[in-house]
Amino acid sequence: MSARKRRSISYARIYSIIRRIPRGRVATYGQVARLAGIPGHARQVGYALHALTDGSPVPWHRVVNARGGVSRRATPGAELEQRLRLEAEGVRFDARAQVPLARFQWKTGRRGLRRARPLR
DNA sequence: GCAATGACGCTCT
DNA sequence: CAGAGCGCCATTG
Repeated sequence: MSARKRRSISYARIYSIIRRIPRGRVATYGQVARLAGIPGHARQVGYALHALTDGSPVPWHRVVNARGGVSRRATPGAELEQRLRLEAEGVRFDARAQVPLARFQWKTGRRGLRRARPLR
């Protein structure tokens, strides 16, 4: 069989997925990667997001890590901004500063969520 | 055209 | 439970 064609993953593709995250919901990096057609490449999603600039139409704040937490960023305070933006949309954080994915993770059609299991 | 630059996720020790 | 290692790749100057 032919080798699996690795679609070139452009950041633009990732951004377009993130743009579809509904308000009041969050998606994980890994989830976005799967939806973008690159399962297992959550990191690329993180890279893409970092390359993002202010004023982007991309709701970057709706992307959280696999634990529902906000990833550490280079600019302190930005993490807080992300949290505030989410809370403003109705997303709540638990005592561990994490979003209960069971409640707020964006549920896509069938490809997206299949991995709703306890994280470690 | 090359080198540097990053916002993760999972497994194993 | 915590820490460390590994895989992975597009975009920019």
